[in-house]
Amino acid sequence: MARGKVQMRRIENPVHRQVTFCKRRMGLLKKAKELSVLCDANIGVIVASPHGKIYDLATNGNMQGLIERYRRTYSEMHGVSSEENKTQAIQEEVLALTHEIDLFQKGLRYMHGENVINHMNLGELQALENNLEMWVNNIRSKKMQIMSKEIEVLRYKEGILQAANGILQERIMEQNGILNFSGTTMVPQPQAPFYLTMESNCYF
Amino acid sequence: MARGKVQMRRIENPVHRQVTFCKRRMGLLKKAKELSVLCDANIGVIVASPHGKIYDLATNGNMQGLIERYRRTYSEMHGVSSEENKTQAIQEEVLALTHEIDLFQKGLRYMHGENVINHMNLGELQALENNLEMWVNNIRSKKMQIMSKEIEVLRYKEGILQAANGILQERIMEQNGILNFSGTTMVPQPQAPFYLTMESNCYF
DNA sequence: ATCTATTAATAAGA
DNA sequence: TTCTTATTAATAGAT
Repeated sequence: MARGKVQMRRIENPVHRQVTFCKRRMGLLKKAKELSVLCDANIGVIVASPHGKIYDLATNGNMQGLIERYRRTYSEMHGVSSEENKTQAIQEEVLALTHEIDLFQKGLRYMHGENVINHMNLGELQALENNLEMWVNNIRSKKMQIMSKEIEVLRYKEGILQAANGILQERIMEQNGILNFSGTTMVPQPQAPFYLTMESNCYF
Repeated sequence: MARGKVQMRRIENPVHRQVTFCKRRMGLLKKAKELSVLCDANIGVIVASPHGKIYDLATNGNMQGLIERYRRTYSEMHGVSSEENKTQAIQEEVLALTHEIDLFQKGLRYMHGENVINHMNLGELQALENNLEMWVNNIRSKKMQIMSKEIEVLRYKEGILQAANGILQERIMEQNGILNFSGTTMVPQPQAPFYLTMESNCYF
């Protein structure tokens, strides 16, 4: 909501993400408090950061009570008792986590170039291709960066060498002058200075 | 936040209060979703209206899991171990899985993110780029394979349709012949058969 | 619900 | 983290 609108997807830059997390978390909790005060509602917010840190707010200072209330409503909806519900919830969590791990393992296998490809459909392949393409592009821009720096250094060296070159030319001229005066045969001279550098190539 | 700022206290007018409750509740949940998406956080919100109605949001679709996580943190903070022995084993499993996921996440982020790239030299980057390029090519050829099969099927269908088309054309000719013999006006005929197919596009 | 004049939130940059 | 400021987003009040 400021200085350019933001796309609704995960912020890739970790610093930006952290800053935004901090700001928006505060904003969210503020909004929750306001709603609670203005409308006399009881609100609980639990925020789990990707690093596993938990932030929470319970407007009446009693999250447990609110959670119980939530559970009761939830149970009524599903006709399940609180206790079963809880065990079931944990088991579901285990299942979900297991699936998540499966995904990661699949992902890591991609990384090592195994033959997962053969079991993917067109859409998955397209998505994977796009990701890899992005990755390749990142690498290319990194390479560009490194090469640019290298080129800078080389240009600098080129300058120094050209200067040295000039000085050497002058000395040779001087020496020739002396030799000519002494009447010996003239040593053939190159028509151009000895350029120690060459045209820069285009790397990209 | 609009047409005059609002005092931070309970709205006395019940109608206004209800309207504001509805609007701000939506706003709060929207903000929660945004924070979740932007910052990769897991968020749960429980809103209890003064009339006892419960509204909730769990950005990962699993409030129970989030609540468990909250409880775990809460217990650790307060040194309270009130959890039932019954579920202890499962909870430990959850913890172990969570740690495992953390590891995978770190691994994948490491592979994907800027971290690795920034500490690689030009040669390593080149090698990585080549690998990825190969990978992308594999994916592309796999896609090609899939698409080729699709095209084969479509060609087959095209053949059938063309045959059917031919038969239909003949029938129309026959009918026209009959009509012409009976001396009625000639029905204008298209100069070419009704081709039911079109040129194949290049997919690649 | 829908419409806007305003206020609030916040992205980007220090 | 915290501040500032240019912009976008949320929403109070009216319809």
